[in-house]
Amino acid sequence: MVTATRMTAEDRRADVLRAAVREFAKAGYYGTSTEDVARAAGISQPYLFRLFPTKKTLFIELVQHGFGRVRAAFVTAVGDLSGEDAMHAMGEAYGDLLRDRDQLMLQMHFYAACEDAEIAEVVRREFGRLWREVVRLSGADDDGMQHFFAIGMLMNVIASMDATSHSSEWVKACVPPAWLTLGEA
Amino acid sequence: MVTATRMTAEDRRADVLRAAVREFAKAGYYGTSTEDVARAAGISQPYLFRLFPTKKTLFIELVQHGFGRVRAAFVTAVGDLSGEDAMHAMGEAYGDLLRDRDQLMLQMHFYAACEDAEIAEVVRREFGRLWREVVRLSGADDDGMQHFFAIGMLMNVIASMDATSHSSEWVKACVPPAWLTLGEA
DNA sequence: ATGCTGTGTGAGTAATCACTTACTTATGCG
DNA sequence: CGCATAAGTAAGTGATTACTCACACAGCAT
Repeated sequence: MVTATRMTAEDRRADVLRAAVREFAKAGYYGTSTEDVARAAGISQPYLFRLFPTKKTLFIELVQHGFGRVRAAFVTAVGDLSGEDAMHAMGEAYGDLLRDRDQLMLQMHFYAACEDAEIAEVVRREFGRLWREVVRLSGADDDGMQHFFAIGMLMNVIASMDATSHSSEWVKACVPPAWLTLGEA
Repeated sequence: MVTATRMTAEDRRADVLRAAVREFAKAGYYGTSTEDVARAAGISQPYLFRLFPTKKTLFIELVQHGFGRVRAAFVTAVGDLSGEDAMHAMGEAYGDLLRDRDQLMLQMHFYAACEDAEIAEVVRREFGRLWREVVRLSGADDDGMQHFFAIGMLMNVIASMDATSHSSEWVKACVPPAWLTLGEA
C-alpha cells in the first residue's frame, strides 16, 4: 500500500491518540484491540507498536491526555473568574465535556481499569492534579470541593447509562437541578 | 474427570454467579473469559454455556444480582429507622459494601459496559429500582437523594483507584474520616 | 435390569489477540 | 546524484477467544 504523504512520528502519535480516544471509549482497555486503534488511525498495526511500545503504555498516555483535556477545559472556562463564579463556570464546562460521549465513556473506562496497578497509579496522580487545579481556580473549601466532584461523578454515571435519553421519574429528580446548580456548594 | 457430587442446575447456577462476581470484578465484561469463570466455579466451560446461553446473559444476570445485593444491604441496615436516621444507616451500609473490593469494581464495570445497549438497559432499570428503594426507605426529597447518590458515586471512584491506601492531601479533604480505613479492610 | 432424564465433559471450531521479524520506500542533506 | 535515516508495512508468531458437538455417566422410576 502506497502512503500519500508521510508525517513526523510526533504528528502521527497525536493522530493515534485522537483515534485511540474514539476506539477505547467504546469498550475500554480490554475490549479494544490494537488493530482497532491502528485502523482508526490509518496506520498499520506494526507501526502502532513502534510509536507505543505496548498497548498499556498507549492507554496510560490516553489517561494523561484525557485528564489534561478536563483541566484545560476548566482553565478556559474560569478565565479570570474566582470563587463561586469560577465553580459555576467549571460546572457548566463539565456538562459540556460530558456531551462528548467518547470523553465520558473514556473516563469511566479509566476508573474501571484501575484493577491494574500501573494504570491505577496514573489515574490517582491525574485525579489529584485535577483536584488541586480546581482548588487553585475556585479556592473552595473541603466541603465545596467534595460536593463539586461528587456531583460530577454522579453525572458521569447518569450519562454513561444514557439515562437522560430514557427519561424516567427518578432521572428528572436527579439531573436537571444538578446540571444547573452544579457549582454551588 | 470424576465429579464428587452432582448438584441441581439451580444450585450450580448460584455457584457460578458467586464465582462470576470474583472473576468479572477483576477485568470487567471484555477482560474476563468464560473459561476464567468456569474454572473459578469448578465446572467445565461447555457446562457454563448450558447454564447461561451466552457470556452476555451471564453478565446481565450479574448486574441484577449485584444491584440486588445493594438493595438488600440497605433494607437490612435501615431496619425500622426512617428519615435522616435511615439515610445515615444506608450511608454506613454502603461504606461496608465498598470494603468488598469485588462488589465495588463490579459496579464500576457495570457502568463501563453501558456502551452495549442491552447491558445499559438493565443497568438503568436496576439503578432506578435502587433509587426508588432509597426514596421509600428514607423519604428524602430530590436534593437529599441527589446528595446521597452523588457522594456514593464519588466514593466508588475513590475506592476504585484505591486512593485511600495511597493517602495524599486531596484524599483526606475529600473522604469522610470514617472512610479512611477503607483500604485496610 | 433397563431405560430415561438431567448433570457434566473432552476435544474441537474459526476468529482474534498482543506483539515480532524482516522488509520496503520516502525524504532531507552532502 | 548518492546515501543515511526515519516512516511505514506484509506476513507472520503462539496463545486465547466465545461457543459447539458428540458423548459419558449418576440417579431414579418402573
